[in-house]
Amino acid sequence: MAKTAPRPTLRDVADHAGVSVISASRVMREAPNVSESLRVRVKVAATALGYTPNRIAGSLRGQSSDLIAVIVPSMSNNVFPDILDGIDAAFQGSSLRTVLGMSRYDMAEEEAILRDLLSWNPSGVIISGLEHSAGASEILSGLQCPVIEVMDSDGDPIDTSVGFSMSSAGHIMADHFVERGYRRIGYVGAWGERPARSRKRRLAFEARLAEHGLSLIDHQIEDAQSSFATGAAGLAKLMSRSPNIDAVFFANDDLALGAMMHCHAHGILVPNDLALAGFNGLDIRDGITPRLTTIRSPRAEIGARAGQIMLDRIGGRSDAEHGRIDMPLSFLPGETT
Amino acid sequence: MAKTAPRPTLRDVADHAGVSVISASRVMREAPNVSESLRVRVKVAATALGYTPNRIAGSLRGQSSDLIAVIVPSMSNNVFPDILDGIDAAFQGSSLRTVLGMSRYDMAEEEAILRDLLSWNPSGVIISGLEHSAGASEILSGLQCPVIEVMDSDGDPIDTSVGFSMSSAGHIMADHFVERGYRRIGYVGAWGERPARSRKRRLAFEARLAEHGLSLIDHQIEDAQSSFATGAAGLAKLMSRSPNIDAVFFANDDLALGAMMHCHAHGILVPNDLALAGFNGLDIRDGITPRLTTIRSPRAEIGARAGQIMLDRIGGRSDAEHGRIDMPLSFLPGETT
DNA sequence: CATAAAATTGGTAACGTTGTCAAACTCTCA
DNA sequence: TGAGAGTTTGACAACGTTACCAATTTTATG
Repeated sequence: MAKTAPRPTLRDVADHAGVSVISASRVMREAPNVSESLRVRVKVAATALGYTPNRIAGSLRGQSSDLIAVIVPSMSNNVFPDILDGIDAAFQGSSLRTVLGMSRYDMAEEEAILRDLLSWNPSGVIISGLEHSAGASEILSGLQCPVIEVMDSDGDPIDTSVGFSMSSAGHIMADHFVERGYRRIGYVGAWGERPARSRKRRLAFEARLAEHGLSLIDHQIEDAQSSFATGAAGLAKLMSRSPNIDAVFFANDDLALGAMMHCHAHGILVPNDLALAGFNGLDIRDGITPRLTTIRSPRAEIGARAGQIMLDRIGGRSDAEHGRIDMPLSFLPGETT
Repeated sequence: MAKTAPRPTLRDVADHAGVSVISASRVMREAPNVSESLRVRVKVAATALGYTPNRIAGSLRGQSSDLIAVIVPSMSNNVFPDILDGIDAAFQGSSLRTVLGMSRYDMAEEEAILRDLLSWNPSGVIISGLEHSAGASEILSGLQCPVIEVMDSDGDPIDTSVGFSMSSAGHIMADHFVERGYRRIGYVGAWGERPARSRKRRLAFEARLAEHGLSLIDHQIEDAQSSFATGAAGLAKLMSRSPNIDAVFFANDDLALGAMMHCHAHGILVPNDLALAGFNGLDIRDGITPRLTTIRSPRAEIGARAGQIMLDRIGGRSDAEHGRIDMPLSFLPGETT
């Protein structure tokens, strides 16, 4: 029956403490020039009433919202949860909050979500990748708040980017394949190479092979989402078209591991008959024999760094970083190449 | 030089279209009783000015924010990204937005984050688990908005819960172990059994073994986070204490797979020398031989269902679900038991 | 054609907070 | 003891939107 009491406001706290609203406000946000006695009185009143500030109201007046729009393609990717974890670790203890948007690997969707999230007046935007729709790019360029593009670092950021080099990844693996003596090299990707990151990696891989006087014999880009099954299917198609292939680079570890299963099931010896390499350096790799050759992408580090830069920028720190920040990759040699 | 123009407001749109602010507001939020001509005029003006609504202001006046606070322990868990994906899928096309909080498996932290997120006046709360600190429980109970507790379903929800039964999981595996003839059974957990879910599973497992006239010979709860390494370490300790053990149930697939590696490395034959079973039913399982016996938890389904219920409740649908919703588990027999 | 009913538009006042400025009070030091 | 500086407190207005109600126009009805 009892109509639940509406949430107490600063007005209630002020009345309860016998001070003005603005003084209560000053106490709550630890503003300077408040006497100890007033501070205590307000704190007591706030606790007594169970006051919680209304950040919506504060944001409206104060213009800055402490909300950070984070836009990633999906959570089922193995990559973006790590990024989010890193961001959250950096935001730990600050007042910054993540508002999440997922683009489903679709640029139009990304733009729509960006517009929607901007209506929350975020204090910053963290978005994945350097490639966006024309509309999204224009919006991002016009933004007053920090815009940090994560994951990718071979291109020019709108404001600041934290990522790793897809070209470098392609080069590392091409060099490794050549060094190990493979000559008939293939590639398997997924998701129609959306986002563009994986394509960049493949093109860099091809280019480096070309520098070594080799060419990519064949490549198979599946439409389906990355998974073990997709990797297996991709490899099967590749091998039926180009049976003499001796090494395959995959867009990610999931595909490569799926392909490894396929080989195992079909009596193809890895690496003797066929060498396989992945990308990302997921923990799973540790559980599977032979251990996959791959390249570790610094996912949590990217998130943490992006989060820290966001904090610095919003805190107005003059030494906050800008521009392109390249995080190192580590080559993880395994027993599959 | 050019001071960037401030974001256009409804006032600007209204002036540009030659109508009142409130009319512009009505057009923007598709309210009824607006003539076609006025609608068009306002839309044109809005597009011309590049107007984006300010939801902060709208939320302040309108009281409801369309922000949904989602609190999970971590993203590196393999489980929660799937839940978030499910939630996002449900919110797709609606105006609901996820504001994220991570509790780091700490109830005090969870309570702090809950308080913080509430200051954003969320229209709903999705939080993981049925166990919370006394303070958090009190806050959640007092909330006017829908509160959906996800993952767990053996306990009473504050408002509504969507999850699966830990007891049921424990029972399924106990029955399976007994049926397969194992008698000297152990258990390995991690993270000090935070959150309490895994403990519930273990206790139900023990209880069911007792019904079969068996007892859990030994269990080893590691302090470290779940990982392959933790699983291997846990199993090693368990076996050094109780070398005659013949089957082990693990708190999750990661631990079980790590243990499997350990067996492989130490010449322990699975399942002949030792049977292993996990929990969760991660995709990884498909890539590893012998295939792990486990139980699939309906993670994305839980997220999607919770998101849908949230939508229904906020939309005021009278048939929106309430109370405890139990999602089915599927037993996935493998070759490790 | 008059009148009631419905549809359309606008004015005003909030929502809860904080920036700006001014007033009051306290303290220091000549 | 009084001027000047510093500290503490408060009043007011504003952030951009929408709820509520009133005014106006259009449409339907007898």
